[in-house]
Amino acid sequence: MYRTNTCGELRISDVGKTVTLAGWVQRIRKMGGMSFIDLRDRYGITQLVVDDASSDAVKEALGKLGREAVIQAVGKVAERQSKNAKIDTGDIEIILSEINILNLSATPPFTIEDNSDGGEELRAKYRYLDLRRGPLKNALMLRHKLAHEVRNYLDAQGFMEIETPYLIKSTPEGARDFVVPSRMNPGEFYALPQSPQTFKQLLMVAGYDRYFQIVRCFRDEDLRADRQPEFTQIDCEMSFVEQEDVLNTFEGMMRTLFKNVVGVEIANPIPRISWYDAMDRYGSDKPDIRFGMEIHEISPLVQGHGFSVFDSVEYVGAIAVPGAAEYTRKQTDELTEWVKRPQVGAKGLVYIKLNPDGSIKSSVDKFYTPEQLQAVADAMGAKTGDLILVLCGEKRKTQTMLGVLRIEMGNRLGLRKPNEFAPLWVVDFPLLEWSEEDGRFYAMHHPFTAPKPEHMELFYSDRKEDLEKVCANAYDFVLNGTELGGGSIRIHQADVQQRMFQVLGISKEDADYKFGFIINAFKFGAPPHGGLAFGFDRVCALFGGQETIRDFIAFPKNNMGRDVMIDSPSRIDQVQMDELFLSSTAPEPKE
RNA sequence: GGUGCGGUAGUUCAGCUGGUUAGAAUACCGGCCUGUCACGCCGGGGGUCGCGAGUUCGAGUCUCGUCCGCACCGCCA
Repeated sequence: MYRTNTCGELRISDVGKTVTLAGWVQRIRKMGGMSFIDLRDRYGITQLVVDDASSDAVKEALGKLGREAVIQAVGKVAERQSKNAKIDTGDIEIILSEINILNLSATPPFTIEDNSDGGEELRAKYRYLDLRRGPLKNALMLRHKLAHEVRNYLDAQGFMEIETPYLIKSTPEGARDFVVPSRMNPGEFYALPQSPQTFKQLLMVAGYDRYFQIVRCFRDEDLRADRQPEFTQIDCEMSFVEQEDVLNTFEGMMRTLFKNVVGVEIANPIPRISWYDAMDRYGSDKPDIRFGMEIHEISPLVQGHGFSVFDSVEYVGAIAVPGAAEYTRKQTDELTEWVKRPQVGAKGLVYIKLNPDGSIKSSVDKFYTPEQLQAVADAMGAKTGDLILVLCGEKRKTQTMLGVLRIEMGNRLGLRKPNEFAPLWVVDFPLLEWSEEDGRFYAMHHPFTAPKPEHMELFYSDRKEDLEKVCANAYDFVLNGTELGGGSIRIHQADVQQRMFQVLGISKEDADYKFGFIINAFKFGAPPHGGLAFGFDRVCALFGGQETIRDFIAFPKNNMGRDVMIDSPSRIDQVQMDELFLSSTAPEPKE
């Protein structure tokens, strides 16, 4: 037996016991006649003591030790003379009678401490060392705990976890597929799933009316702090349900996670907002509702007064920033520059200051009387001391910019409190999205999403305007401005599905080629069904209070989709290429 | 595909308008130290200034190119 205890469990009540610990040397403090070793494993740190009374063998072993050496330590638990309140085992120490060096370590390239001196790149290269550090250990423990709670909850609700294949068929609708060549089928390729969407629907046809899976998904798109090429979803599907049933089930899941993992009670019920309201009021389909500062359309109040900038546009909208009337000219100029950056894309910014003394000062005083500006303020519910910020242009674009500005002002004013959790269901999404570029409709969610039953007539209309109005039985779970999950009630009738492909401009042949198996399956008694999927990595990051999901994945990829530790992707040799009938026109690898 | 920031000791960084032998902290090695817990003190070794070209009497510093990292835009049904 290598150890009797872990490095995190011994307490004052264990004093007098002879124990054996095993772990990594965190640090050695040599004081001359006596030395201390901090021994670390994933459970904690325990202090070991070597002094003059120690055996020669122990003293000799001590001399050979360096940081991160793996040792087995035998000794007696003793109460410490001076305790350390910073660690759980700080009341005790082990008086060593034996040290067995199990393995020495090279000097690590960065310090294995909570606040490491290593940069990101270096830590990525030595991920297995980085994972020894407290913050990453805690992140992975949180992930495990969340996964465990998800399984418990869904199991209790009668869900079965069923695995679906990773080698599937490319369906070039949506994100790019990762593709895998098939040796036994020359010239043909598998695709890795972007989600198990079609398989879970087939499981519904098969009668497994409550399915879930914590499953890896793959998308070959450019990456971000919250986007990895392979990521994990909590993927769920239910039969004989309506939207209400799905929302209730997963509202319950999120409530349970918050309660059991971080001890937080979230809103009950979770508020709902239609996609249209979300866009109009927050300029985003994933609003952060921890603070107000809602967007108001003020076009009718400001158009027709001779200010050509406002008169020439479709939409004028504004937000009232609480208590910001005291912003100086320099600050409003800086804000103007901020909204003009390409990331926001506004042409300019109009402001109206509701000064504490009751006066009104704006950047458009030439065109409007104080009474007219006051009317704008009143219509928005803005108060004395507020700063009204106005943008104008095309409706949805301007709303989106106001949404970005709203979030920025929320950040600047500290209104986005990290310890506050404001969940929200966004519902009633448009079913279709018109692409001006391609001159066709795309499914806003995916092509299996069902139109709302009351919109079925519109769905069969040939007029573009009608089709744009069709709402989907789709829903997103949003928390603090982050989309954590989404789903829909699916189409289960073959004729409706065919109509969907028709609207999307997918020919019958094309549909058969890409989705023939599911169209066919739906002929054999497909039950009404629907589901959703949560981005598990994002859920973890959010519970862990981080923006980036990378630390919640044991072995993540970098910005370029590379694993710098194993140095992948990499070239394969000619034999492998030939075997797979691949030829390459790729340039030589970069030095 | 694009924008911004960064690349100097094992590591994290400083290094001004171009100018002697490129510094600090930490880590590492050696010595001293019996209650430390970021121990302390003394000493030591350690540099292709990402790479390539250019400007210059002279480049870590300026210019161009290139590679790498991070963040963002496009993209992500």
